[in-house]
Amino acid sequence: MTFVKPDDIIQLIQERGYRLTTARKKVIGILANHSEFLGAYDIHHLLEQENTRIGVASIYRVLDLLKSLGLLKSEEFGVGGEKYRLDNEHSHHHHSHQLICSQCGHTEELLGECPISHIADKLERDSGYQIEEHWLRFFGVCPLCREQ
Amino acid sequence: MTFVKPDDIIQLIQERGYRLTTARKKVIGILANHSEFLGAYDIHHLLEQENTRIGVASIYRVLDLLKSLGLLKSEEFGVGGEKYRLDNEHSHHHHSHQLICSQCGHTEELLGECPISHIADKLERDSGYQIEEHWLRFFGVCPLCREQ
DNA sequence: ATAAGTGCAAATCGTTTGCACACTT
DNA sequence: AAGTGTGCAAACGATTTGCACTTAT
Repeated sequence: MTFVKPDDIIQLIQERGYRLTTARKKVIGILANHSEFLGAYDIHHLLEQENTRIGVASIYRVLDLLKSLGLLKSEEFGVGGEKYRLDNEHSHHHHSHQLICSQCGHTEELLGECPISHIADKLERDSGYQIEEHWLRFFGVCPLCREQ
Repeated sequence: MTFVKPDDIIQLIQERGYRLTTARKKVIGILANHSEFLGAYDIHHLLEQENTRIGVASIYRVLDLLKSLGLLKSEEFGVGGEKYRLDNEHSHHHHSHQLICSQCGHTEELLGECPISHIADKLERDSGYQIEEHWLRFFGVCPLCREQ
């Protein structure tokens, strides 16, 4: 369940000179125990269930801190705002490659060698952007949907 | 510059029994002249520059209509809300390549040779999917945001 | 002790909605 | 004439910010 150990994060926070507060410990605790993506209010509700009351504003601030430490992966899932998950893969350039059926929505992760990294390197030099991540998504009709 | 002819859209709108109003004509006009993705407020500002005042609410309503007619492609680029672009290419392997600043949300279309088409071809053979489209998106920090 | 961090409420941003009025058909 | 579509302002949900207060160092 736990991807990243709360203690490691807490240590990093202290090493960097940030204070170790209840809000930070609690939010990290929740994130460490959930492998799914959670929204700020999800975290807020989960904390309420533990009888801990941390203001949403502070939750956002903890999330920002973790993001700035590179410990958090966030995504937008269409509706309901941004969602967050701990992510210890410090490997700087994240990527996600998918093959998605445009009819039934079935999604496959494409594994194996990343065919984009050299393009990213060139782009980084050419554009002046510091590239952190890329997505490559193919949309098409899967064999099953093609039959019909 | 123009991907989809405004007249075709206008015709479709009338065929479907929707009324042909100034707001609809103007918004379609803007979209037809811009190949980039535009947000509702981008459209609003562009219209102001033409001395046309259409309420944002109406712009959203026109966008919803076009979306329901399948003429609009919309995407979320992390910051600044949803962005829209006309899109009539109902068939052939369509692609979109972008470089997006993860801080300010600035988006650039990457033009030139498609570096993915051969990957798509191979994937089509290997997977049995009939690939119609792909996106390649690079996220990073743009030179301006890096300065700060 | 002192600065960093918090809670709260107000502010903001993108988007939606209710309603009276305007315009296409 | 009838009813669709509009503008406006208020409502909304997610996120941010200002400020006085608390707490970790």
